[in-house]
Amino acid sequence: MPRKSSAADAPLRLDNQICFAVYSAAHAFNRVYKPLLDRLGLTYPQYLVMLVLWERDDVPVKDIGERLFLDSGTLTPLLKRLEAAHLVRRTRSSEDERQVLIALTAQGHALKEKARNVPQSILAASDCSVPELVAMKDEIVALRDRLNAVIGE
Amino acid sequence: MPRKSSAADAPLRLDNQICFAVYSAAHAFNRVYKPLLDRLGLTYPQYLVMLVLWERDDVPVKDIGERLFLDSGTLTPLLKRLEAAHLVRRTRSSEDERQVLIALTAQGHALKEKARNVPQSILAASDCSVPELVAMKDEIVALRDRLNAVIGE
DNA sequence: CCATATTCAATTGCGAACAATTAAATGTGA
DNA sequence: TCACATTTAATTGTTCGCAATTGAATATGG
Repeated sequence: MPRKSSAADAPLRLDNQICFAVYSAAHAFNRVYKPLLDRLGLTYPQYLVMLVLWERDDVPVKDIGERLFLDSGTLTPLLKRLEAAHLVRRTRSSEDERQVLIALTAQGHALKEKARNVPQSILAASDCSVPELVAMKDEIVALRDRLNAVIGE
Repeated sequence: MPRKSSAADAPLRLDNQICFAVYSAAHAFNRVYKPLLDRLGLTYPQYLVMLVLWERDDVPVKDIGERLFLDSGTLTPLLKRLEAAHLVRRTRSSEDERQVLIALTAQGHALKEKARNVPQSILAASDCSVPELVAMKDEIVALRDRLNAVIGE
């Protein structure tokens, strides 16, 4: 016979999981970004890398990884695709031959101007006031940082 | 010469992006879940599918997809892996031969008991009160739903 | 100075995620 | 009834994401 819904099951119910809220919201953002980023020829993770580089380029892969919480297994092929698209250049550091420095090309710099309208499109899609979004962002970042603190033990 | 940091760049700064907060929080959750789910032999997306099935099984792939915002391109191979792990059975519906119904095996049902301690481990890692987490979850779900509403135009 | 450890990127292999297409089953309108 | 559209999974191909390993460069201790 069918097991009836019990209060003991509440912690396992999908709709009670904050992780699923976050997981599904991330995918929803991805889907909203898709058509906007298609016009720039970027995927969402590539866009994040470009955001980092637009703030400061000529940085080692490791710095990008620490900023985005990604490792070389993700970044190396991604950066090779950005290089193939002529948006970045990858060169071994002369001071430390282990490092690969990532620099923007002229095209990479220029793409920043085409990207300027993206944030406001996202803001419109989120249908939310800026102060509310900032407050949510700060809460989510604080949660993320507490989770990441647990991982390092 | 180096372009100096300008107020006009604020919308493009990584730390101002709520999407990145959500994106990086999702990855942080994944990393916290990893060791817990390894003990169950599940990945995080597989765990989400099991959560759905523990609520109600014998459901078509499409229902699982609507619940999790995933399509058959993701679910078909994932469900085949759960089938290979003897956690679910996949059978064509006799009423509608287009549908594949997903049912839990005895092992699949039994795994629910082993999963009961997972939510409290996550709660501990989040280092946050339940009411605060519930409030955040509701805000994030509301944001996700507004974003998804835009996608359907 | 040398053996050892550490750092860094690249590589390999697996599991998502999704767009686009395919194929089969079912539904609908003339 | 029959042509046509819709629904549903499966498939293919590309891109992440990460664990684990490799190999080269650099740092460190004795």
